[in-house]
Amino acid sequence: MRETDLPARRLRTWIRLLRMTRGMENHLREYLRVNHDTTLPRFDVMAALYRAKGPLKMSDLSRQLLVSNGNATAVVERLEKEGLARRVPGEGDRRVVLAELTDKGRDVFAAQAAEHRGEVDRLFSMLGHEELDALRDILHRVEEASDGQNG
Amino acid sequence: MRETDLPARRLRTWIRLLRMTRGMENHLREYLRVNHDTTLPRFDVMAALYRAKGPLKMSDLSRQLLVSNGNATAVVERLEKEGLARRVPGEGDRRVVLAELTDKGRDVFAAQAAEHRGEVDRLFSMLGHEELDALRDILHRVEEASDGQNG
DNA sequence: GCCCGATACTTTAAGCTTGAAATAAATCTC
DNA sequence: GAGATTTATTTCAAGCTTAAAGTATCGGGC
Repeated sequence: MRETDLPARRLRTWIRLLRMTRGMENHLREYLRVNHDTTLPRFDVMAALYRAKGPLKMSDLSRQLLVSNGNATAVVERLEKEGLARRVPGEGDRRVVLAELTDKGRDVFAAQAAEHRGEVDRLFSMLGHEELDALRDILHRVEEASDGQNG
Repeated sequence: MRETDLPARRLRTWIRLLRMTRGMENHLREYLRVNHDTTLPRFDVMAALYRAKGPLKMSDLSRQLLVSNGNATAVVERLEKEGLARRVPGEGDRRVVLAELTDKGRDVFAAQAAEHRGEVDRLFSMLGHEELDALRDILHRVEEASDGQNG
């Protein structure tokens, strides 16, 4: 019978989901490495800074990416060394540090992002509006529930 | 209009999916750390060895977990140091190394897994059979397509 | 104005992860 | 059956990541 117990199905689904995202990440990591000589974490940080369209607090950066604060420091530091990002002290609050892309960083990222997007599109080419709708609903449910736990 | 172009939707979906799995992973990592003094990679390796119900080739281990071969070596080495796993030379082929859980490892993992499963069940408690069906279909599509690319 | 807890960030140590080089053994080809 | 190629694993260097400890600043209560 099809009605296996829910806990078992949930666990199996989680494992498969994790495997799928790991596979996609591996693919994208390889792609970025070969074609753009960069890494996934660097790309993620640059994406966050690019989207922000302006200086972003270090704490907001790590919160957005769901990584530790020390991690954000480390990756931004490396980007800074390569001239792709820059850190500036916050205006009012002297504890705050803001990060932003340099002009070079914006150019580099724009090129990477265009191809990255194409790659994601290719990897998800079998998903049409219908499947994306279903996924949107599922993600929405999960997010709502986890919001309820924290906030 | 609702019919945004597919590439954009696919990218946004991928980003949200990644965020969701990262959030879940962070939660489970914290859970394993606090309640079982272990880590996600150790847990994953032990899970693979547990499921195998017998010695597993190092190469099969890394292939299953989608991690590099060097990574599998490192994690198994740490488990070995803690008396949770063991490595034995392969029978026929003398290049092969097999990994398996010790009795202690099986006991420890069984306890961890039971609670881990409960935690996943809780995190996915908002997903019933209907949503799991939808996810199963979507994962199936993605896996089929990526199989076609490699194998 | 001073202490005290909270907040923003960095530093550090340990562990994780990768890609590439190294080692060793099997297999193929002649 | 010797030499070349492939396969299984480990080692290595560099980078990533976390949790915890450290530094500096802020803001409130007195």
